[in-house]
Formats: sequence, structure tokens, C-alpha cells
Amino acid sequence: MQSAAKIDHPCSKCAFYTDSVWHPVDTGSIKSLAHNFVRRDLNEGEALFEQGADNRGVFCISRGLIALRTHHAEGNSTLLRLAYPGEVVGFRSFLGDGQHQTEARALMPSRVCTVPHSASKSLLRDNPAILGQLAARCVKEIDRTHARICSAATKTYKVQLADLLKTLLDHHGTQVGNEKLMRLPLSRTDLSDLLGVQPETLSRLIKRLEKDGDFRVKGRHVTYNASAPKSARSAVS
Amino acid sequence: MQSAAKIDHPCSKCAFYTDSVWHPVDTGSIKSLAHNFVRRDLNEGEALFEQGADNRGVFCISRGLIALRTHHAEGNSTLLRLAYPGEVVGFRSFLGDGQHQTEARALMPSRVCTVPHSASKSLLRDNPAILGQLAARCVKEIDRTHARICSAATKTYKVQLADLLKTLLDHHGTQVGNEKLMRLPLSRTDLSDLLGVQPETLSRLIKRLEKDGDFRVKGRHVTYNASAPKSARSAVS
DNA sequence: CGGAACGTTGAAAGCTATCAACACCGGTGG
DNA sequence: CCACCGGTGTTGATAGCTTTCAACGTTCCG
Repeated sequence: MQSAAKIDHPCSKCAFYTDSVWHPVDTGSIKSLAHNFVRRDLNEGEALFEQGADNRGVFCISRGLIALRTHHAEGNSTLLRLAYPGEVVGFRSFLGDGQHQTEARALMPSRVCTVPHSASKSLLRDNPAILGQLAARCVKEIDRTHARICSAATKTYKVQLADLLKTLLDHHGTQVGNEKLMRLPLSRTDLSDLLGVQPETLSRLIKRLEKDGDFRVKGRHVTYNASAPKSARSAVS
Repeated sequence: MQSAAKIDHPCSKCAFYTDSVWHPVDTGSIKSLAHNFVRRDLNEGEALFEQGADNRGVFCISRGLIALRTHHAEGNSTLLRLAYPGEVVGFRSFLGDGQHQTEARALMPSRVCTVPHSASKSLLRDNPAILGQLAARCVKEIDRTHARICSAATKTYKVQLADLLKTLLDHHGTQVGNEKLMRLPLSRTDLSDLLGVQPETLSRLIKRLEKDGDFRVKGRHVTYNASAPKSARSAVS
């Protein structure tokens, strides 16, 4: 029999194990990982970390939905990113200056796996491959933000909103007949912070989207039907 | 006397040596670096790499000004970033999928130091610290793009343009009395691609900025005078 | 000179911000 | 059970801004 108990990799039962940033680590590190690893459940609306706080580790989302937001001096805020299970948050401040520049808050009941700051640093020292994984997450973030900048510079808000709703439907929607339904995980305010428009404008954008026929939105209830021209589509296209 | 000639680090005479991504490398790597290192001069308008091309290395800008741009399917384009001496470009595709998602083009006569792809990869294998340097560049890029997204969502185009001109003046301006002068390194089209507005709108934004009194713009000649209310400022502020 | 690329101007239409008012919802307390 | 309240979302009116299209001016180069 083995002298010291064999310790499983704490992420080994996670659905996102193969893409875990902690994945290729040596045996000793697995032990350290297992000892320091913390799983945490967040209620809807609960903060994972606050803007301006010191980084306390690297956070991997295992369930739910996390919003990354920056609050501006003028009192308003911008929603920079929605983070889904399998995604990692907090790596920017972990790799960078150690201060969170965004707030992370659960939009739904969520579960987050944390490797505390000091443990992360020592794991990084012993396993250079982890830095490669984190760099890959950085590249993804850069691609996301570049796409967003191009989107903002290119598309109208109406199209951006339609794209956003479709993306949300991919994650949260259920197919019913030839329609897709979902409960919106975001408030109107969050949606407007994500698009960068005023709440009043968002309300009107939704109305215009509904008039076009593909979407129906009542409160947080969204229905999508790509092939249902309620009010006849334009004759040309 | 030394048997093999002692080889200097190729970046050692560079003004940005202390921040070089290739800085802490072992002696053997210095040799490899010196052998593979390529310095290249670009004329104004010349491309360093094209969008969609395979990554051929990591590029460090030593002189001039490089624009990173993405061309969209619709024929228009977005200027994502201006890269100044000391900055590194091409690291996203080097770390990521190996395909450039942007085009890099010189806006002024420029000099770029290149470490070819394969040499970069092997240097990275032998010197884990390099990955840390590249990760730091990633974090900077993430911060830049986040700031830009917030800026676009928060500020009017007029303010964004004023900010941009001030930044350009910091890099290219010369103080003359209590005014600052510069020759704009960007065409109007580039400026409008950077702001995400139409060229006509940019023209009108400039006119409005001039009417406010801080800026004068004639062709590529820009004058800035923060403390010169040409047309009297509003009485209130 | 002619032409092409670049930049500006004008006019009309569409979109967004802003302010104010109102509707809706959930919870608290009488 | 109902009134009240705060938070959230919607609607209306208006002013300001951007886009679009078309025309014109500028500059540079063959």
C-alpha cells in the first residue's frame, strides 16, 4: 500500500479539467493544490471580489455566471465581461499589479474554485506550464475585448443587442418547438451597462427588436424565433 | 583571453533594455538571440505583418510608430492600437493560434527588432522568465483595451478625440512658449478608424474642438493651448 | 493638365441622451 | 387585507449628435 495517501487532483472531477489552468502540475504540487484549494458558493448578487481590493488568488468558475464590472468615478459602471463555468477570473490582477481593477459579482447562484494568492504564486514557481495556461487565458481575453471594440465601432446598438441575446440564449436557452426560451440572467441596468447605452435607450432597442419579429421580451422572459416573421419582413431581403 | 568571443545581448544598447521581454536569459540563449535577432527598418506605410498571416516572431518596436488594425469583412477597418518604441507587437498570435488577427503598419519611418518564431519558441523553452515578460505585456494590453471600452461607453466622441490628441501630443509634441505643437502621425481616416466614427464626423468633431478654444488643427498641424480661451469659456465653469 | 486620394461642407434622416412622469413589483407595516 | 414605499423599468418630448449621400475643395503625382 502507498505510504502517504494518494491525493487526487482537486480539479480532476471538474467538467473543465482538461482545460484547467492547474492541469499539468507535478505530484508535490497536486498535494499543495489539494490543501489550499477552496470551493465557494455565491448567492445571486454576491461579490467574489471588489474593485480596488487586493488579489486573493485565481478564481475558476465551476457553476453559474459571474459579471466583471468596473465602476467609474462618475458613479456609473461598465460591464466588461460575463464569465461562464470553465472560465477563469482574477488572473489579470494576479499576473499584474495585484489590485483588482474590476468587481466580480454573481448574476446567478454560482460556484467558484479558488487557489489562494500565495499558493498560486508558489505553484507558478514550481510549474512553469501554469504560466502558459494563464497566458492562454490572457490571449482569450485580448481576443474577446478586441472583438468587442470592433463590434462597438462597426455595428449598431440594435445589432449588438441582438447578438448579445443570441449569445445568452446559447448559454441559458431551451429549445421549445422552433422557438428558444430563456430567463434573462441580467437586469435591464446590467444589459445597458454591457452595451454602453442608457437604460431608456435599451428599453427602446428591445421594443425595436420585437417589432422586427425575431424576439419577444417580457420582463426577464425572452423568446427567440429566427424563422417567424411576425410583422412581415421587408420585401427586398 | 576568452575562447569564444563574448557576445553582447543584442538589446543591451537599446533604450528599452531594462524592460525587454528578452532580458533575463541565460548565456547560451544570449548567443542564440544574437544570431537570430533581426533589425528591420520600415518606411511610412509599410506593413510589418498582414492580417491573417502566420506569426513569424515577436516584434519589438525600437523607433517610429506602428498601427495595429483589423480589417472587417464589410471593407472598413478598426484601428485597435498605436504601438510606440519599447512596445511589443505580435505576441498575441505568438502565444495564441499563430495567426495574426491584426495588420501592423508603420505610420512613420520605424525600426523593429524581430526574434523569429522558432528562435522565440526555443528561447521560451529555455527561459521561463520570458513567458512572464510576455504575460506582463498581455496584462498591459488587457488594461489598454478595458480602458478603451470604458472610454467608449462613458465619454463623448469629442472628449475621446481631445484625449487622443493630448496623448499624441505627449509623444510627438514640442513645447513652444505655452503652446504645444505637433505634426499628426495619422491621417483623418486613421483617426476616424481609431475613434470608430465616420470621416465626416471626425471633421466636424475637430471643428467643434477648435471652437472650444484649446486646439487648432490645420491639415496635420496641431496646436494645443490648455490655457488660452480663444472664444470666451462658459461663465459658469 | 488630369486624375486619384483625401478631406471638408451641406442637408436630411435617424438615433441617443436627458429630464420628467408614470407603471410595475415586492416587501414592510399598520 | 390594504396602504405605502423604494427600486426597477417604461414612455414621452426635446435637444443634440451621428450617419448618410452628394457635392465640392485640396493636394500630390504621373
